[in-house]
Amino acid sequence: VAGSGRIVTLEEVARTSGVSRATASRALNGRARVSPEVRNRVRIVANAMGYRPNPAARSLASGRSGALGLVIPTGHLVEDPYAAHLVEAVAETATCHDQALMLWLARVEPGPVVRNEFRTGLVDGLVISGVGFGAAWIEDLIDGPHPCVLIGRHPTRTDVATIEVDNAAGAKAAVAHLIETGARRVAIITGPPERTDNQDRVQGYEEALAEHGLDLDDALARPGDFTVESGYEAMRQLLPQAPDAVFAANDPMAVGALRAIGEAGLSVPDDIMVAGFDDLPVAATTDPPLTTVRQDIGLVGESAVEALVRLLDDDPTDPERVVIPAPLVVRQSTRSGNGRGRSP
Amino acid sequence: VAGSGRIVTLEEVARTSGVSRATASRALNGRARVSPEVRNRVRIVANAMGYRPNPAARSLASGRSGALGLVIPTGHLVEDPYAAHLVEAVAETATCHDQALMLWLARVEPGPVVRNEFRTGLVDGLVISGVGFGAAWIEDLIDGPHPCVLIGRHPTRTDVATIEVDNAAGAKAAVAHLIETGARRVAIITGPPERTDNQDRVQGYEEALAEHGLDLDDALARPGDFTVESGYEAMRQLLPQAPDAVFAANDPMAVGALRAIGEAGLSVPDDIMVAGFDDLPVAATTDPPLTTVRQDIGLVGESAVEALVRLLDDDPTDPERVVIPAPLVVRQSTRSGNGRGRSP
DNA sequence: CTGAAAGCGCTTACAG
DNA sequence: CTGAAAGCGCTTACAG
Repeated sequence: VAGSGRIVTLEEVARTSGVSRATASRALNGRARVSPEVRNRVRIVANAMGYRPNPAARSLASGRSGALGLVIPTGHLVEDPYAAHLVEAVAETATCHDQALMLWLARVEPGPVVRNEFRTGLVDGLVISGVGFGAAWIEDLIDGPHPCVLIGRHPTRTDVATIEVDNAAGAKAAVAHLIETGARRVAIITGPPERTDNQDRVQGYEEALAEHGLDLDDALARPGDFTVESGYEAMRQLLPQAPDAVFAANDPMAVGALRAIGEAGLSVPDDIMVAGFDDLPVAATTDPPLTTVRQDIGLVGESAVEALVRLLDDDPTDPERVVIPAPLVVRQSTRSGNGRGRSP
Repeated sequence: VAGSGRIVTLEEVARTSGVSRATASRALNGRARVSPEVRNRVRIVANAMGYRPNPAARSLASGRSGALGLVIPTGHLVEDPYAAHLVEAVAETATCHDQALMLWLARVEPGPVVRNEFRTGLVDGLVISGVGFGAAWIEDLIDGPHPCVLIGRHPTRTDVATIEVDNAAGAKAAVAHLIETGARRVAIITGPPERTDNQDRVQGYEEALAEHGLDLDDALARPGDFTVESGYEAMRQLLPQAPDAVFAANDPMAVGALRAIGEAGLSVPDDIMVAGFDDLPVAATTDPPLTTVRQDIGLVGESAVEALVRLLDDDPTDPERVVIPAPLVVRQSTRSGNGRGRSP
């Protein structure tokens, strides 16, 4: 069918079909009305000649490139299942909408060309992961001319479309479960303080305590940074405080906590209950399996792309805010039942 | 500095700077010679006005878009560390070269728009992972107008730049190690027959046997499909043949084999030695840790991008073929030493 | 070193 | 339904 070397332009297709460039364009794009015979003729000719529209030209003329951008300022796809999952979901959904995906995935700050492709032209709109909120070049992107959908709550902007998981409610449910299962000294390992997902989870923890008439105790809170190691360290420092349960603001830190507790010769859940947040694959395979809050990353990515596509088609009505529920998944790292267990 | 809403064009920058569009373009791009004063003036003006070149226009005029495409027809980044690692390496290297990355990652076959972006215009060149060799739309891409770099040996084309790991040599080294450590009945679990990486590993196995004067035995070969489950199944069928070692054509299948052997109450490496291929992170954490052949995926991705950038800059000299060495990593799933062990 | 001009390949009001 | 024309925003020989 198609030849390999030669690049065929719309002009040539039009001439061969005996119509104008305008008509050929319409016949191929199918938006405006063209007579059926002409439409058919042009399509057959285009096919036979191996015509491929030049995306740059189309983009320049129409203002739409057909590509979406995904920005995740992280370098580690392999060790970061969250990022890997998000990329996967966004890529798949974009393909389903016949949109190409421009991926910006790097610890390295990009050079002028790349930065510009994302700010202008090459991409019609952007999905920006919350990991990078605050970095100057990310904020610059949000201010740029393209529609954006943010993943996660932005610390300051409320005027941008956002998809976020219900971190506060999820954390609150997890901590409530710990308390209702008998815990009274519920410790927390927090994540990076500037991250809003962490902030909201901490807030959920505090609310659950308050609603159950328990006081906040600074001695029962230790900061981590969302890594396994930091969870391990934090737990070691918490052990002397004799908590009977600990809520880690994400799963990797919960894994670290589990290890620290095991090394101290204590048992989970009998001596200390542990709950995490994320429901990463690892949560099902720890020993004991981890009670945690599920974050449906696939749904987050899908929703983000869909919100963006809507933004691109209909003019920005008002910025959407989608909140994805975060259900508690109870496994063996906490006791089930309610209130049985160690009673005070 | 920059305003948000208005989009500034080169035309406006030129007018404000009191020069022609051509000169402004030269001043900004820095290729051709422009007087230092003019260059400075234009740059300052452009900056102050918040000018961002329109990539589509630039691409249309210059024929270069500044974006590379990566094609991996797989849907699973999370469960496929190989793909995740490759994406990571390619993304990072592209960013270092100030090239944007268009990612095509999907089981779903893409629609006409996306397919076209990859065939023409929006992307300057392509890195194509071997996973998809054979699929019509992939071959179509290779035939397209853009320079391509293939990852892995293509079954038929030898005229395209290729980065590949030395599968045959790696497999041969692994099997030789099994034999030299005392094995005489060395079984193999093969991968998907159409995949060239599998073919080359099988070839390495056969060569090692031949060089050590051992005969091929069909009863000692079982097909798998690169998944853990298939490795498990294959091993169960091999067990009655009483092999004293097994080479799995990738790590996941080796993991499956390990499990089957364990369930049969046999011990690794004492009863059966096991070797894999890939050196995925999991290889270091199996019980016992897995002897395997290391595939440096990071280097593969980096080399691919660099070969592509070279192809883009210098006109296609002749297609490069880079072969990345694949060293054997000996762990506890095989015995070390040479020839001690079970002697016949 | 600089400018006028042509052109990259398409889309889209505007007339008919 | 169709065509002639303008235009999208840039780059790049070609003259000077």
